[in-house]
Amino acid sequence: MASLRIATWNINSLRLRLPLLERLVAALDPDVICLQETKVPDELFPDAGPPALGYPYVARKGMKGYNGVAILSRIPLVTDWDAPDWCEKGDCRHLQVALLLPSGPLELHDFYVPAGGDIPDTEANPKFAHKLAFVSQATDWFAARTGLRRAVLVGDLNIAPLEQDVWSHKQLLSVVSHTPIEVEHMVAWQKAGWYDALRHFVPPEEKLFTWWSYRNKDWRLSNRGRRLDHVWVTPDLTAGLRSMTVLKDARDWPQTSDHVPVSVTLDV
DNA sequence: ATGGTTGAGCGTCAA
Repeated sequence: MASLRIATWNINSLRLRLPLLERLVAALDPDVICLQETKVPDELFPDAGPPALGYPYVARKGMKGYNGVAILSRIPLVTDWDAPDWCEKGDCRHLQVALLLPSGPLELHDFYVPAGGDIPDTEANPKFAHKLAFVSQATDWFAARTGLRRAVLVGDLNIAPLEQDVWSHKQLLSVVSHTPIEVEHMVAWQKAGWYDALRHFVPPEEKLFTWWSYRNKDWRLSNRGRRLDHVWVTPDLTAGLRSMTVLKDARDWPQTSDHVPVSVTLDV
């Protein structure tokens, strides 16, 4: 039985914020770092960065301008997985790897779910339709994998499912990220074999946020946050859950992301 | 009601 710490962060440009990863490592000391919105094509990926930080094993999938995911690891990993091209858009929104732990392989998924645009209507807004279709496809894909175990799913899922996952449930009911249809989709996805590891440590009646908009001058004072970033585990891993950290201090780092890093520690 | 901010990369689009 060994302890494993996995961090997830929507870094909103890897090249711009590579120096901030050093702070993340100092604060959380994770074994694995899952990033979203790296915004860097593979041919421009800063290959020397992760090994210099102590993470020699890297999986990444990027494109020009937007999206992009990466996994930085101290633990050897296998990347030759045939994950679907979600919604057949060629987006770089998902990585699947296996961490080669002494106790055996652990399946790890890093997701960046489409934000969905501004209007919560599938007819008027194709981005919203894409978001729901993406989540539906992911749900079906995992549901088909009956008996999935020893797996962890993290990422910016761009949905805040519980009432206390947003600063005002009533005021956000028609705001993309907290609409009932999105919450339904996310709950169905979870039911396809996942357990909410962050809420394992924080009761549902307590507020829990991982994102604060750039548009609020004093994010801490107004505290208009949402929980858009998630860590899910398969049920067999729940007994091993040890601790969780939402690194709120990161929201005050110089030139930081609007998301903060989250980490979960578990025995595996 | 609608604005507010940030990043990529040079047009605006995406968030």
